[in-house]
Parts: sequence; structure tokens; C-alpha cells
Amino acid sequence: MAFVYEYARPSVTVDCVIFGLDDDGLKILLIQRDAEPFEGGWALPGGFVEMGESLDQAAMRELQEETGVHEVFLEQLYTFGEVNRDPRTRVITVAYYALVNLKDHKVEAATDARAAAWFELDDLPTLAFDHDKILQMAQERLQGKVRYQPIGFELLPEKFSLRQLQRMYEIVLGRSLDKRNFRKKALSLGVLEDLNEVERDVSHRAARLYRFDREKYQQLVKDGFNFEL
Amino acid sequence: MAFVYEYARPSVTVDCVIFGLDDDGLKILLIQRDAEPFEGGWALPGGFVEMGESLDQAAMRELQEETGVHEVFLEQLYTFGEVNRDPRTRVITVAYYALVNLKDHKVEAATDARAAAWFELDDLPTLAFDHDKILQMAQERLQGKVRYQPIGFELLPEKFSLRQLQRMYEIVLGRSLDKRNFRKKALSLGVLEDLNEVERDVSHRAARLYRFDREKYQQLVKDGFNFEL
DNA sequence: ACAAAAGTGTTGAACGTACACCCATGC
DNA sequence: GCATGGGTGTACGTTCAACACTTTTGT
Repeated sequence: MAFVYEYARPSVTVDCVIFGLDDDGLKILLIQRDAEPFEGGWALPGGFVEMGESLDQAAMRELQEETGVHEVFLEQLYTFGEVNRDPRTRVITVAYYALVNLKDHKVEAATDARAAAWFELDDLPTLAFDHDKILQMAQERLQGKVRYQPIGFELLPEKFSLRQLQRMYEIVLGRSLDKRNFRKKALSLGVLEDLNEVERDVSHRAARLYRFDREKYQQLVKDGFNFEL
Repeated sequence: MAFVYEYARPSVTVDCVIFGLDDDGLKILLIQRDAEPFEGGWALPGGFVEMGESLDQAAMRELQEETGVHEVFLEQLYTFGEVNRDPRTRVITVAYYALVNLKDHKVEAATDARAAAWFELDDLPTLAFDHDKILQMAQERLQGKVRYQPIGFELLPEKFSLRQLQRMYEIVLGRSLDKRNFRKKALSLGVLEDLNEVERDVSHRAARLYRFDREKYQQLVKDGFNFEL
């Protein structure tokens, strides 16, 4: 198409910061690059946006290709467009972040040829390109958003105990919370469905299990309610 | 450069939602298109990202070209990449929003050939492309952010009265606020510098003037303080 | 019986909300 | 003197923060 401009134009990619939570804490998925630049280095999974797909679709496709997961929380983070962020040529990347729980979804670290691995957030290798900046912004977004939007549930299995919920908040926010106050607040929001079930195979008193009630949440939002903490 | 990919690639533009506040309320700046598609229609100011400039730089440049302003608040909003959002070809646009006050800066509606005009937010023409969607998201972002970040000051002149400050919040948030509570809260934050000056040329008792103290704000943030309303 | 985590209430402080009148100034 | 907006305080209810012990269950 000649209508627009015939000048050189930037390439556009998507990159995904994939957060996963398990018993060890919060992790992110990195892939090992098999080509220059940064060959052998670790980077966020990502790739070029194709002409026939939207940005969201491109991010979902990459996520699927790299991890095998689908139907997970995925949201655009920010677009990075510094001129020299890629040493080869001009590349603008639209960054996304995803939240998955590592228990429910059996996340395949990689379905394509490249090595991939989960890294603890406090034990990361050096990242390629400006991916450390992207990761940092993703962490800030997650910390900021988890407090006023019910996205934290995406990091937990479908059924969870209040202890697990609290632990998730403590890990994401990076500080400890008071148990009694947390339970009071969490239950008072009215979006936790008591499943009348308890944990199994634990070597101590079993905790009640809850589920996040999406419909109730939507209803409350419609009535002008504000989720917080 | 042949390193990356030789396939067709999307074009990348920036578009700016420019909010301006004056006595009539909150307005945005639109330009009238002088080419197909949507020739003669109103659209957000914007243009192609050049190879030698970052996204922020591209947005600043467009802003300058369209309005003559510089040194204003400008922040990335979201990137829109639906496949058919531009009927000609694949165009991904990185949207920004800017906040200016229409008193301090004498905003030139346009320095290039195209017509441009300020529109009241509740009296807008139909917009080209998906610009109504972009505008809507910008409004939501502004409403959400003004409450926990001191960006509202960007819509006011350097020196302002508490009444002006309250009016700005009322306009942005779309609801009225209690005068005494607002003043108490605003002053208690400790980021308003009392200039020991009063309004001039008003036909009633003159109000004290204040200035937003950026340094004090930075200091408080460093000490772990949270701006809110 | 002991280890481990589940579960539960109260109090004081801080904050948000609702509300009405007098004051200063310009015309 | 009147119209316009400037400026101020209090009381109540709600929410947040701090804090420790008993119960249940598995080993």
C-alpha cells in the first residue's frame, strides 16, 4: 500500500512479562536467546507482530507458543520505543504482562526449541535489551493494581484458602499483613464464595476453601462499589 | 537493515489527547483532516513516528507542531493496534495524553495549515478512526489518576486559588465536592505553597493564591507519603 | 502430647462526611 | 446595601491498626 509513507519504518514486537506464583514465591518466565544479539542471554518471551493480528492477539499467541497456557490474565503494560533499545535496528515493543498460577495450569516452560525457565524475582540473570526496565515497570504495575483491582486471584488456583490469599498479597506487595485484619477485610468485600470445603492432605488443621466470585464482583462494581486491598 | 524481518510491517503513529482547562470547562484539541480517509473530519492530532526519535519525542514534536506548547505534562496512554483501525493499511498508534492550562500558555490552535479547534468534552463532533475510543480511555485515565497523583495542577495556572483547584477536581471527576472538607484536605497535604498573594480584578473578595510545591512533593514521596485527592 | 496452622474480637486513633454561618470586597 | 464568593469548625460514623489466645487436626 503506497498511501501512507514509503519511508523506512520501525519494526513492532510484543514482549510478555509472565508472572507465576507457587509455593516458592513469585517467578517470571524467561527464554534463552538462540540468536544475536545477546545470544545465549535471557530475555522476555516475545516476537514480531504480524500484519493480520492485533497487539492483544500477538501477545496471546506468543504466550501460547512460549508457555502453552491460554485463557490467562493478559494486559498491555506500556510501549517502549527508545531509538536504540535494539542494537540491530529500530524496534518498538509493546509490552504485556500476564498472571498465571503454576498449580492449575501445568505451564510448559517452552513448546518451541528455545530453552526457557522460571526465575525467582530476586534471583534474576542479566536481561537482554531493555528488558530489565520492562520487568521493573511490570512489577510496579502489578503492585499498584493488585490493591484496587481483583487481579491477584489470577495468581492463585481456583480454590484457595485465606492463608494463600494473604500470602499472595504479601508476596506481591513485599510486606507482611496482619492476619485478623486481612481476613476481616477480605471477607467483608463480599466477593469470596465459601465453598464449604477444606484443604486435603495437609499435616495440620485444614483451612476452608474459597473461590473468587466474578459475577458478584461485576454486580458490586455496577452498583458503584470499590474493591480495595 | 536486513537483520530483522523483510516482511511487510505496520506503520507506527502517535496520537495526542490534549486536555485544556479554562473558565468554560475541560476541552480537547482536535484537528480537521485535510486528506482521505475521513477528509474534513475531526481527529486527534498525531503523525508518524520517525526513525530517529523515540515515542515520547514523537509525541512532543506533534504536540509542539499542532499547538505551539512545550514543557507540558505528557504521558503515554495506551497503544492501539486493531488490524483494521485504519482503513488504508495497518497502523499501530501509540496514544498519549497531555494536560495544559489555557491561561498560562497561549495555545496556538495550529501552526501548520490544518484547521484546529478546542471542543467542549460534552459537545464533540464524530471522530475519525477509533479516536473516540482513545479519547474515552484518556478521560478514564485522567479521572483515575488525578486522585492519587498531583497531575491536576498541570491544568491550572502557576498561581491558583483553592476555589480554582476545587473546580478543577469537580470538573475532572464529574461530581461536586464539599468546600470545607476539600480545603482542609488540600491544605493538610502540605504541598501547597501559600504565596501571600491574592487575586486581582475580581468583583468580590479576593482569594489567596497558592502554588504547587513540586520539591516538597518529591520530598514527601521519598518519605513514603501518599498523595490522595 | 506436640507441632502447625486455623480461626476469632476489642479498643483507640485517624480519617471522611455532613453541615451553616459570618466576612471581605467591588459595584 | 447588596451580591458574590472567601473563609472557617464541630460532631458523628466509619475505617484502619495494633494486638494474643484458643481450637483443630495430623503425626
